[in-house]
Amino acid sequence: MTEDTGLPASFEMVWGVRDRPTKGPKRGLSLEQVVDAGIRVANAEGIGGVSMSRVAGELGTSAMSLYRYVASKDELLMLMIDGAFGQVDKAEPVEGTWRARLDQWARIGLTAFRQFPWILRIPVSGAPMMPHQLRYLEWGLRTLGETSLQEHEKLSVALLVTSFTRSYALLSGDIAAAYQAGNPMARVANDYGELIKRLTTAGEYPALHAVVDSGVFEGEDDPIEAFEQDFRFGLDRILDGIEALVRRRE
Amino acid sequence: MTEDTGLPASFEMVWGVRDRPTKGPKRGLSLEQVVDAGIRVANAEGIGGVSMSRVAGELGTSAMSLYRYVASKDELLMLMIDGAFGQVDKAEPVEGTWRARLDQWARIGLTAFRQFPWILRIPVSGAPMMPHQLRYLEWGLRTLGETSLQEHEKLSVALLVTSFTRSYALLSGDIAAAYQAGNPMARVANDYGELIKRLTTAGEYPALHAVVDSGVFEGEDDPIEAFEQDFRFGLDRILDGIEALVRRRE
DNA sequence: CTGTACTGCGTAGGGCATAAACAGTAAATC
DNA sequence: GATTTACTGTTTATGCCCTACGCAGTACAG
Repeated sequence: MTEDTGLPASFEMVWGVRDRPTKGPKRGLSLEQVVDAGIRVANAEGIGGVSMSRVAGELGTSAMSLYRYVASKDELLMLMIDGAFGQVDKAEPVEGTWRARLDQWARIGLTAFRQFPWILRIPVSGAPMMPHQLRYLEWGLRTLGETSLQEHEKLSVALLVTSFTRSYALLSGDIAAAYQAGNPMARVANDYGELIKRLTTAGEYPALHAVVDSGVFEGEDDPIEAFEQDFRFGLDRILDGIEALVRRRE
Repeated sequence: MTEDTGLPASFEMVWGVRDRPTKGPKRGLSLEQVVDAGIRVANAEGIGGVSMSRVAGELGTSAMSLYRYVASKDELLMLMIDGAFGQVDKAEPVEGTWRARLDQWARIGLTAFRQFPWILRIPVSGAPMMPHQLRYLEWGLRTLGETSLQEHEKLSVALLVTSFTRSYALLSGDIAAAYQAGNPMARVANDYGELIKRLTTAGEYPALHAVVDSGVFEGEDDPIEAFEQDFRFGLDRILDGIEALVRRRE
C-alpha cells in the first residue's frame, strides 16, 4: 500500500499502485482496453471523433460504462496520450555524440506526433506524470549525460527540443489535414505567393514581397516535403545554439 | 472588381476586396462588430465560451443571425485571430541589431499570446493569409533585413521563432489555467520532484532522478516565473544558433 | 411595380458530456 | 447461511452545442 499520490484513480492504476477493488462483480473490461479503444478511434477519425459513445461503441458497451473506468473524458485523453507514447519509446539507441542522439530523439518525436497527430490537439495540463511520457523524457535527458551542462539546463534543453518538435508536427499536421480535406485555404497554398501579391502591395509589405519574389513558394508540389526541410533547418539552428552552450560549459 | 481569390467571402471583406451587396435590407451589424464580440467573449471566458449563441447574445441578436456574416464558426475563429493580431502589431521598433529586434519580436509575440491565449487553441489551417497576421510576419522578416541570409532562410527563421513562441505560450497558458482552476495535477506541480521519486525508481529513470536530486523543482512557488526563465533560455539558444548561421553567410 | 437578392430569425435535428437513479453481483462480515 | 457493502453495467434525463431549413420582411434594379 503506497502513500497517497493525489493522482486520479485511473492514473494510479496505470502506475500499478492501487490494488483492484476486490468486492463487487468482475469488470467486463480493463482500463487498458478502454484506452486502446480510444486510441484506435483517435487514429482513425482524429480527436474530433473521440466521443464517449463512439469509444464505447468500439467496445460494444454503452457510453456510461466507461465512467466506471475513467472519471471524465479528459482523464481518458490523458491516458490515451501515455498509451500512444507507449507504442513509441521502444528502441533507445546509445551510440554517437550527444548531438547525434539528441537529433535522433527529436526526429523520433516528430515521427511519433505524425503517427498520433491527435496528441497535439489535447491541452497539456501540467508536467508529464505518466510512465511512458516520463520514459521519453528520460531518454532525452540521457542524451545530454556526457555533457557538462547543469541539471536544470538539461531540463530546459529537453523542453526546448520537444517544444520545437511539437510545434512543427502540429503545423505540418494541420496543413496536411487541411490539404487532404480539400480545404480551400490549403488548396490556395500552392499559389500562396501569387495570392500574397494579389492582396498586398510591396509598399506595405516589402520584406514579404522580397521573400515571395525569391520564388520560395513556386513549384511546391508537396507541402510536406517543404516542412521536412524547415524542420531540418530549425533543428540544426537549435542544436547549434545548444552546442555553443555546451562548449562554453566545458 | 478584383479577380477571384478563392477565399471565403468574409475574408475578402476584411481585405476590402468585394463590394457590399447593394440590394436587400441594410445589415444590422458589421462583420467587425461580430468579430469583436467573439474576441470579447474569448477574452472573458476562453475559447470554450465562444458559442454562436453566446456571441450573438453579446450583440443582442440570435445565433442564426451571425451566419449572415460568417459561413461557419471556424470562419469566425479565423477572423478573431486576425482581429486579435490587429490589436497587437501597433508599434514596430526599428533600432538595434537584428538580434535585439528579433528578440523583441519574439517577446512581443509571447505577450500577445498571453493576452489572447485562446488563439493557441484554434487549429492552424494553413499559411497566414489575413492582413494583421501578415503584418506581424512582415515585421519579423524585416528584423533580418540587414543580414545576408537568403530569403528562404529568413522565412525559416521567422517560422522557427514563432513556433518557439507559440509552444511556450501554450504550455505556460495551459499550466497557469490548470493551476488557477485548482486542477489536482497542477497542485501537484509544487511537489513534482517528490511525486516523481515516489512513482519511479532511480534504476529505471536515472537521468530524471539526477534532475530531481539537483533540486530544480524545489521552492518553485510561481510556475509562471519558472517559465519566464525557460523562455529566456530557449530563445537565447535559438538566437545563438541563428547568429552562427548569419556569421557563416557573411 | 414587380422581381430579385438580400435581411433577421424561429424551429428543429442530431450531436455531445455527464448527473442521477436503479437493479444485479460478489466478496466481506457476522 | 444471511446480511451488508461495495462495486458493476445501463437507462433515462438535462442542458449544452452547431447549423440546415424555411419563412416573412425589405430595398434596390429594371
